Amino acid sequence: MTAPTDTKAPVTATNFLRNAIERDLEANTYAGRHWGGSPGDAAHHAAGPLDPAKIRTRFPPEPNGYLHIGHAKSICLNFGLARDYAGVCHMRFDDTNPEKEEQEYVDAILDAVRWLGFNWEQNGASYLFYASDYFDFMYRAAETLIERGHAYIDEQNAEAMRATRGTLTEPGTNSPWRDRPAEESLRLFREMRAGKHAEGSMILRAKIDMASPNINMRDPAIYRIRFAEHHNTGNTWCIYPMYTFAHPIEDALEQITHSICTLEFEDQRPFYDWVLERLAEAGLLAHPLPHQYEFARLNLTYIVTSKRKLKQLVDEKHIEGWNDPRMPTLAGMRRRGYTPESLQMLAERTGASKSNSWIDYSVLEGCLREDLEGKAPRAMAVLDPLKLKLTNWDEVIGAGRVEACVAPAHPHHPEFGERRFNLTPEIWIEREDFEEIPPKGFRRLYPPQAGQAGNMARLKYGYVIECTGCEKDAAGNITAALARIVPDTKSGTPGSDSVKVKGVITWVSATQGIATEVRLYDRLFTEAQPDAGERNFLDALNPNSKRIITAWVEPGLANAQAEQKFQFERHGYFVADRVDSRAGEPIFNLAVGLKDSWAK
RNA sequence: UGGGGAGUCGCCAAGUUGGUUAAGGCACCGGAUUUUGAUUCCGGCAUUCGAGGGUUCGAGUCCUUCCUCCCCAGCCA
Repeated sequence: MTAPTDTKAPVTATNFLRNAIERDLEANTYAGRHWGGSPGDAAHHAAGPLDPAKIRTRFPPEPNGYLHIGHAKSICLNFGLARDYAGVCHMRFDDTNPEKEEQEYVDAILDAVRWLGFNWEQNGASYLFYASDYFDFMYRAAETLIERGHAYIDEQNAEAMRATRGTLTEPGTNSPWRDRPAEESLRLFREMRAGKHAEGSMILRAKIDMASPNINMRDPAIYRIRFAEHHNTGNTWCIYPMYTFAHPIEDALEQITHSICTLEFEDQRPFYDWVLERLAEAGLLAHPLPHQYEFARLNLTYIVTSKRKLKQLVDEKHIEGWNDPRMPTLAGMRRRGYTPESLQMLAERTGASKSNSWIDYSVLEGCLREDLEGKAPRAMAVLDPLKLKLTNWDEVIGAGRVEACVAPAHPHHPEFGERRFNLTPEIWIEREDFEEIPPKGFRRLYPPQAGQAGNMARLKYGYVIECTGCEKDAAGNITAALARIVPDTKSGTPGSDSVKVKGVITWVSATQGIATEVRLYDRLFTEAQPDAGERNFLDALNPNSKRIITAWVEPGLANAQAEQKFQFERHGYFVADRVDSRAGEPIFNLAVGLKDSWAK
């Protein structure tokens, strides 16, 4: 057996989730589970065959907004774990609050997950579920809890409940309705369902312990009255389960083994287990029960991810929509040029642990560079043009002629093919590639200095040239750089390397290049943690986060397809905007610049 | 001041039941290659694990005291 020669395979770091799964696998904790072919109660699954999935995880967003980079980490974790351990990851909408949820969001979420590279279909089966499809079971579970003395209808209003909940340091006090007979609670609960009671007039509560040091165990609300239309169930229901009650049930019905959520739910776990244990006792759910694990959410600097703030940016038009290339939403990042692979790489690199951390935005940018380096074709573009006149063109090339140039589409991948374009007597170069008085170490163009000849540099894929001077307007502004072609130095011809130069200059023909709109994006905020402390995050908005320029690009780029990515040599990675590009007229977005280790 | 978590290199993050010189990645710093000051390649990068005590032949791993940070008092998720 020979080892595979490909040593680039990423080594996935071990973490507490993988350890837990591996322990469970070894102990056969979930080996005897049955799977009824669809979500269901104990009887439903018992009737099915042994579950072929070794583990089951789930990604359970509420369809009340767009997914962002933080969700990407959760998606990668859940789907990744299922993939690595021969399991299945369910795509589930946690849609238990009709007032906030919309179909538009479920569509966008599905689209984003698919784009990220994951799918919820396996061997012909679909694992796309909706919590709202379990409302019947949840209702039945609630009645069971009432019948068994584990829940009661409380007629206190919200304020009274808050007042009697106690504080972090003081115990709460029992509701006057706490000890009403189960039959009475059951009757009221059924009336609630029948629409006989007003919103807020009563609520179903778990009966646990009003003095619990864990506030979540002080008789949490589990079912409330809401006369609201639900995007999935319409007007079938006027009572809806609370997250704390619904979530463990969703997991159990779907036979989830490892229910992974973020740290803030740690205090919720005792109740999660409480619900499951009670329903299992009643025979509604089968052992082994799902288990909840909490990991630290991804915090990235220079962005905000709170739904409220993202929405505010959109509503107040600080950016141009949920898919603005500066937004940390998956829709925005996609448009910016981020690839699914780069996001997966970030998730991999940052790992999963229980300690809160902040990842610098540059780590994400590094992931994109690394992904695009090997797969983005190269192209030449001049972002800040200065004309360069080749003064000895007629003698060296010939009056009226152009010089054909060939360049590889990728320096390390000949199979990517080649690009062709012409060198002409006048070309565009970057304004910063010419300096009248060169800074120390400057390798590009500068005119003769105190008795020394002008500097030589190579026009990439063309000739070595020698800078001779520049032209200025009346105000003294440089309007063009001047240079002479050094004969016999054409790239790819024998002896072309006889003249050694340190600088290489990218260029675009002034007569054959095409002018195109390029959007130069920078971080949206100027503060690493825009929403830290008391400050208003809008005050940290970067006024220069978007700059629109007209750049000159090599002719072949006219055919760039929407979403196609290129490395503009010496500049960075750019993507043809997937929204605004037109056939033959691409508009490019700066995704991320190249690393620049030349200290300016 | 109740409860639940977390503190290992600049940023992440491994460190099974205590056992030789504390993984790995990113960043950074050298040096080599390079028609991208990119990439690639080689080399370097924690006598120390929040702090102090203690147990032990031996502790990041056990005990103890203390410090710092995060989360919880929605009929949101």
